Amino acid sequence: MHENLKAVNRSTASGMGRLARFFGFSEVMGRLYGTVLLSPEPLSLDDLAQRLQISKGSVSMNMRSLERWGMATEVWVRGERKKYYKAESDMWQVIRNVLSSRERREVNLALEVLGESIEKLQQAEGELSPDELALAQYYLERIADLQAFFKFAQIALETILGSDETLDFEAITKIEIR
Amino acid sequence: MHENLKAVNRSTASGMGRLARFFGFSEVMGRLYGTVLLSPEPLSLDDLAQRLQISKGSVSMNMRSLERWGMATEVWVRGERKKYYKAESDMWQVIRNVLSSRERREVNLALEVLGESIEKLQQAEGELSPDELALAQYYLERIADLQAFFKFAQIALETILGSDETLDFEAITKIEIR
DNA sequence: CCTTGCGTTCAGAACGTTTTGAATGCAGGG
DNA sequence: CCCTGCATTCAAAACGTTCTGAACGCAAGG
Repeated sequence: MHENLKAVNRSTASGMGRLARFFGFSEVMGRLYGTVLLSPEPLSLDDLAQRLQISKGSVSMNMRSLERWGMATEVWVRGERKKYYKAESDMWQVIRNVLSSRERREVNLALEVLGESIEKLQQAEGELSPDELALAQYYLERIADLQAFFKFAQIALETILGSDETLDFEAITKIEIR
Repeated sequence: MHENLKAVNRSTASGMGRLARFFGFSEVMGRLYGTVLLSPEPLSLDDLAQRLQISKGSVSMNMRSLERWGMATEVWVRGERKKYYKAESDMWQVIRNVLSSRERREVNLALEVLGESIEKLQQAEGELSPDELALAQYYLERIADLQAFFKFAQIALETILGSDETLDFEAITKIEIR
């Protein structure tokens, strides 16, 4: 194969690996995704192990991860007993998968914890010394800030997830904050 | 101190720790930030080491990290030789610090790499067999998708960073994608 | 100029995560 | 109903990261 094609393949794989790390996934997952993404034909576990020079066990586990995140899907090739994978190439879909399961949970959890904190502070109000009362007041201010931040994140998330259609990135010209 | 105040303190610290992990920082950094954030008085390294039950060495290093990210600042207390820290409590400022240094670099790097890939493919065009040409075409399509995604991210980032004033989260009612 | 009290550094330990490869399980073809 | 070829699992090892505590450096006050 032409050297440039190989080079593009490599840099895409490692770029996806980097991106994966950035989003809190394992680097191998990203490299696998990048490799499958650039293959017109579905790839088997052995193909992937060989291309990335990692053990088949690792490939097996990481590809199942990718599948669970909706970033790759199994493909049956008739007459073959191997498992073949192809990448979900719709980036928007991938983003939505991640946002809607992982990030949404995270934001909601944070908001719950903050709500509980506020309750605890209000509930304790009657039992506090003057000093403690001032401290509680201070806590409430800080926590209100945090709450505002997470509510902002929540609204942003829901707005993005709320737009049902598969969006074309090219068509998005601007995010407006007002 | 009242039990509820302590509980709020603890859960805020661990919540910030979790958030820090989520954003790719160390958990200790987050816990330190949460602790300083909920203290009306600046805290010394010893205070922090004692409150979080970690070594002074670790506190020293992690607080300097927080300082570099603009999440905490040193405070001089007259007549004291200790270093005291207070938290940057303006969340918006903190977010902007992180976005503008770390995330922006990441996005720009990705776009550079993708641009180089496209160049390599175009440059090789003349030297390819028919099969390779088809493959190169396939690569170009995939890479164009990735490029669109990162451009989207870039625009989103610059839009957020472009709004100069310190924004009040409460005032932000909606992100509109159009 | 010595002492004291602090922050910083860093080598080594502890810890968690990821990888490997061998064992196992499983399904389809002969 | 066995055999073969594959995927999966998992314990052990490799690896990287983070934490610790002792040693060090530095500055200020006596």
